[in-house]
Amino acid sequence: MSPTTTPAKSQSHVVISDPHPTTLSSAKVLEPRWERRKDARPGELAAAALELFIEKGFSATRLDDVARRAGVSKGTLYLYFDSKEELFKTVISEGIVSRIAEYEARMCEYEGSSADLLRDLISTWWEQIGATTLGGITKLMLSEAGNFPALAQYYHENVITRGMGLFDYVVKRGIERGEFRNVPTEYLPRLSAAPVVMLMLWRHSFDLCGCEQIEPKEYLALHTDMLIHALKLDPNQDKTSA
Amino acid sequence: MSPTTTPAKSQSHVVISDPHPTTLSSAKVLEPRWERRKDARPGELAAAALELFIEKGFSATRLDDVARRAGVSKGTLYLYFDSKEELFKTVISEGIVSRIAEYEARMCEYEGSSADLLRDLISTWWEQIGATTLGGITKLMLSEAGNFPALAQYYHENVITRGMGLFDYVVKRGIERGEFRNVPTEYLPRLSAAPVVMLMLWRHSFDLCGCEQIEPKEYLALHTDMLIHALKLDPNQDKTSA
DNA sequence: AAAATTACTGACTTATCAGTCATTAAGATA
DNA sequence: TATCTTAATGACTGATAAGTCAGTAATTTT
Repeated sequence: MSPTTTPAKSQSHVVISDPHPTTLSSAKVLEPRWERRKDARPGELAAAALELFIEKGFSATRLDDVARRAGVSKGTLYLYFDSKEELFKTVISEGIVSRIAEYEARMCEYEGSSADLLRDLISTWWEQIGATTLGGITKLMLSEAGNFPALAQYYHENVITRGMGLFDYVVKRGIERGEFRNVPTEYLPRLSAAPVVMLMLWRHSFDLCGCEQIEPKEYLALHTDMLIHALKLDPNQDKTSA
Repeated sequence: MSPTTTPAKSQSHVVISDPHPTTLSSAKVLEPRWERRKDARPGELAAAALELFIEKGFSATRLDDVARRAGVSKGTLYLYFDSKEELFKTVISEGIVSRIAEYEARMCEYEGSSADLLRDLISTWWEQIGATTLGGITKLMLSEAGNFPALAQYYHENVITRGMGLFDYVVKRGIERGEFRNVPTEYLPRLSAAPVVMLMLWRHSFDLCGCEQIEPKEYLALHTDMLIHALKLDPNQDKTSA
């Protein structure tokens, strides 16, 4: 190993960066062993941590691995985060909230039918969150809720409740405008969201280990159709359902 | 605790069997420090482990805690299980499979309407699995699927696939008998099960940390109604849906 | 009652990993 | 080019927890 340098002594910090292994130009560049990228590190570390937390869970994730995946040493990680737990909190708190806020705004301006809005909500959710890394946060938070109750409450208030709120808005809008039949709305948002959430969870669990894959487009299309069908006005009556 | 015995005990096996503490009857009973219960231990250990795995996850659960909850020492745990991983596998593999087999048998004999069968399936599932400790296994397996791919596959084949099979049977039965409209059945079992599974997950995560509770009966009743409504025959047509 | 058996104990060993810090070198400044 | 600042390193420490085993005592057998 290391043909040109490093006699024996595998000592501290003596490793050579093997600039140009074969050519003669070796003395020329000597590209640095590492770069100073103060601004980029936190984001890269958080992204690496998110991936590993989702994959292995909080406890089973080693900070050495997080650091390596982000291309730095563990010491560097501790320059930017005080502890493993703080890193976890950072990772959870980012990302999803802003997407929800965006959609809340978009929804207020919407003019078309409530059925179409529902379709749009579900497909947008999938594209913006479910299909991305953010989708894994749900699984992560679900697994760790018991170990981080305060964080779980934060997540519940800022992500789950507001996410349900989107569905709530659509359903109520549909009923008010006479497009949907008047079902009890208490648990309707949860029911509408459940299949979407399950799909996200699936993708970050059984999907990975060679089990059958789900085709998101088809699955969600069927869900949406079923939902709209279930909300259709009864043609021959106007009494509310049981 | 143990009013008559155990004075201080902190030493290495030197504990004295309590000469004459206060009463005169002391010599009489001298209840043993522990009992030999070879047959009961594995079950008790597995039950304790299940609870803690569900609560904290696999990695975050300490075997000392498992042993203590089962009322034995860690050494005893290792008399009955070779490793933490084996304990985990045992805990996962037991329980649910037999419930599913039971229901498969019951379902074959069923005579009534498919809508009623669907209602029965969902409420039975909830009572037999969801509302019991078994419900937590789902969350556990979901969290740990990435760390135990082989076990995840086993679970997928023996629990998930067969559980979905129950829904599949009902839906196909309904369509064949002309009770339900002819929707594409590929993902219908998943969609029917998703809200039930989500409810189980919820109970073992956010439900615990002071977040809003779900009322299972109402939630499941609405789900069932929505589902049956979505599967109702279209009154004025017999074309299949998109 | 004494001897034999074995379920059970808990201190110990060992490995792992979160968190620290003295040292190093990249890049800015003079 | 030399000097200075500080981002980055990685060997080290201490704590925690999986797994072991010599010893102890509950129960059975004689």
